[in-house]
Amino acid sequence: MPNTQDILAGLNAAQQEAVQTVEGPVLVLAGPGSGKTRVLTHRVAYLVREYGVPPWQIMAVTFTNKAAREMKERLYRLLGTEYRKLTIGTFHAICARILRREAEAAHISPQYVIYDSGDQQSLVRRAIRDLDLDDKRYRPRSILSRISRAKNELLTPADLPAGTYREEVIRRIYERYQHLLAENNALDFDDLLMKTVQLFHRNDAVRAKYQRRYPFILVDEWQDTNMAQYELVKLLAGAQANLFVVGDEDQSIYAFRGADYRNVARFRQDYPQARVILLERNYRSTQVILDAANAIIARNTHRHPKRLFTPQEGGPPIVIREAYDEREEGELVVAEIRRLVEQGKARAGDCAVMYRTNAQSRPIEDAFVQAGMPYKLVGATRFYERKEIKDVLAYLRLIHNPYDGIGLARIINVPPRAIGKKTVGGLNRWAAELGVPVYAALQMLAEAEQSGEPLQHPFGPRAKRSLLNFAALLDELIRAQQQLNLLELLDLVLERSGYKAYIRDGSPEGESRWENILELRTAARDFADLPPESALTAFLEEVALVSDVDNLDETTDAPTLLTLHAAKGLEFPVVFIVGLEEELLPHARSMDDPEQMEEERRLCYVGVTRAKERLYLFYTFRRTLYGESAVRIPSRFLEDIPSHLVQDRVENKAPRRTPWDSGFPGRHRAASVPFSPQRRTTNSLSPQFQTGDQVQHDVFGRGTVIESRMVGGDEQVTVAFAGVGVKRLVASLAPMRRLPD
DNA sequence: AAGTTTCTACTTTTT
DNA sequence: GTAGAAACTT
Repeated sequence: MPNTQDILAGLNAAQQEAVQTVEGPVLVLAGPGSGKTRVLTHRVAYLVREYGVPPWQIMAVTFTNKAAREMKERLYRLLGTEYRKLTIGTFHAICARILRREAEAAHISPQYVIYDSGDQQSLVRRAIRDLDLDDKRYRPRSILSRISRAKNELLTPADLPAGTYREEVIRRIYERYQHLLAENNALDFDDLLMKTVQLFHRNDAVRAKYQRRYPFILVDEWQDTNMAQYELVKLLAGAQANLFVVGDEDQSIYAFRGADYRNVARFRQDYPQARVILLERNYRSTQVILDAANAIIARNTHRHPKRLFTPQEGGPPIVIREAYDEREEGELVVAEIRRLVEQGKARAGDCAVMYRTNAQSRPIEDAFVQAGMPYKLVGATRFYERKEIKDVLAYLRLIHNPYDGIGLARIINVPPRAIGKKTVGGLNRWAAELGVPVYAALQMLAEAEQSGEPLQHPFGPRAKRSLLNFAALLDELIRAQQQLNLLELLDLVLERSGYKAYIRDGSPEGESRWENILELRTAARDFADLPPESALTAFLEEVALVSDVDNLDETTDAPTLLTLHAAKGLEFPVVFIVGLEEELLPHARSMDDPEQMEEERRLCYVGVTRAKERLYLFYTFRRTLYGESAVRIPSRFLEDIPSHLVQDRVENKAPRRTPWDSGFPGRHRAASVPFSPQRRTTNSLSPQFQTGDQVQHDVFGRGTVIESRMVGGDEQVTVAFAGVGVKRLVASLAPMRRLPD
């Protein structure tokens, strides 16, 4: 086991100071790659080993499960199994646990379920409809973000301004929304924080209990905290305030979620006695990359100046390059990765491609697919957002808490069991009239049926039968919960609900959905040994609070594609940032607000500082966005990079194409177009297929061409395939040939 | 009740 | 261009 010497060994002076300043508030301003995780973990180890703090008195808070896991792993290496006594977790997970334990004092049911953003949106929509409002004037999305912002600032409906009619309406929707949450025994993400803060405010005994329990608190990514989180930490730290926070204003990129980098400055005001430690020495990137990063971020005004440095002078110059369009951009990325790998300069897995919006991944993926090169995609459709996963989880959620109306609405007719819109609407209205949750209404229906007592209800005999069957299914599953472990329960759900048969319809998509469910089953296996009731609670909590960036697979040697946001906290030897264009990075939505513009700049800074050795910055001459192709302007951020850091531009050899010869996409430089056996060369502007042609497709079989037209240089063919249906294909990509007449 | 067409909006998204 | 929801058919 490491002793004190080892704990401090290899740390620079600033890092050592941070580790050893044990008492009172400490603010560490840590630039990218400055070893902040190291400081955090070594400080914990130091507290335990050298300062004799019992591990269970230490709480370390992170934003992501991944960061929490990483911290645990490192602390296992430093402390051995003692690390288990530490409280390490995300804000949300820690709050969820406190609320479960203190449910009574917090005035909530210990059986509460956690609503994710999809559930939240359904609930807001319901609230808007309950109030007979027009959801075109009051868009659920924007209302939800207002509600969320309010909660992040610890504002209840009553605290909200109601100066205008619109504000008044939003306030009422918020009120109704909270009412619905309570009715469903549910908390949303924001509630986890807000209810905990309220609990600590209201209940001195509970607050004192947790203050005593955790005299040492450490918080990572301080610049990403919102009001509620700041307040929570302040309440937990109490007057003693052995509070250690690490952050970097320059890496604050979550303002849109309520994060407020000014919490860094606020900390200095609230704790004027705080020790402030600056970590500027960078252990990640070459000086070339750091100089570029410094130049980009220096233009932000709302920051404390900080200058990253490294003893590693020099490094390969930054490559800035223009592609003709998004398609060529993808090809250039793939070609360059291939070149680096072939020349032994990097492994494929060392490379990352970053972009501002998820929509940009498409053409990049296409390029990888055409080159036959594997890649890893982060984000996009997240595992727990997949329909089949949410459906199955809804069943489990209902078993746990049958009053969860959103879950019930989700699966009452999935798989189809003859309970249509009309019946569902009638059921909801009926339950509302009776003033009971939907599940209770179903039970009343079932009881009346059994006892033969008359009961006023709006259903026809068929609808009633369907509802009774569904109620019986639910009750069977709820009863089964006691005898079965989580795995058996899940299997029973899949069988008895008919979901398994419903999903496995023989189609390849069905199989892949089923595989996702099997993956969920694997996740459930970890909980199978726990006692049935707590297993379900724990499992649902875990899946509600886990995102799947957490499951980024690090073993496969393939490039990673991800948004700039998802890249935070990661590092790669080779980084490509694509789409460095005005209106994309910086994004069009941020153009007229200087605050948001600064955030765009920070986002760019975060991307650049992910690179260890090589950095490529790409933009296009023209790009198709929302189906509209337009000429682009290179990003203003590119102008901020001193030219001596940039490799001399290699001009495209092909003649500069002009925006108006749109039928001639710039992808004819043979070298950059990887050979693909199924690719048909389309260098003519004339279509290869015409209406009535008979074709043979490798997957869909024989078909007849219905229509063919040129769309931006691609031939788009609509074909009716026998027994398959009508498909729209791109002639140059589809494995399809014309049959002789 | 289920399938089909039309409308609409569209960053980022740690939990 | 496209996904998701609502409106409209069958």
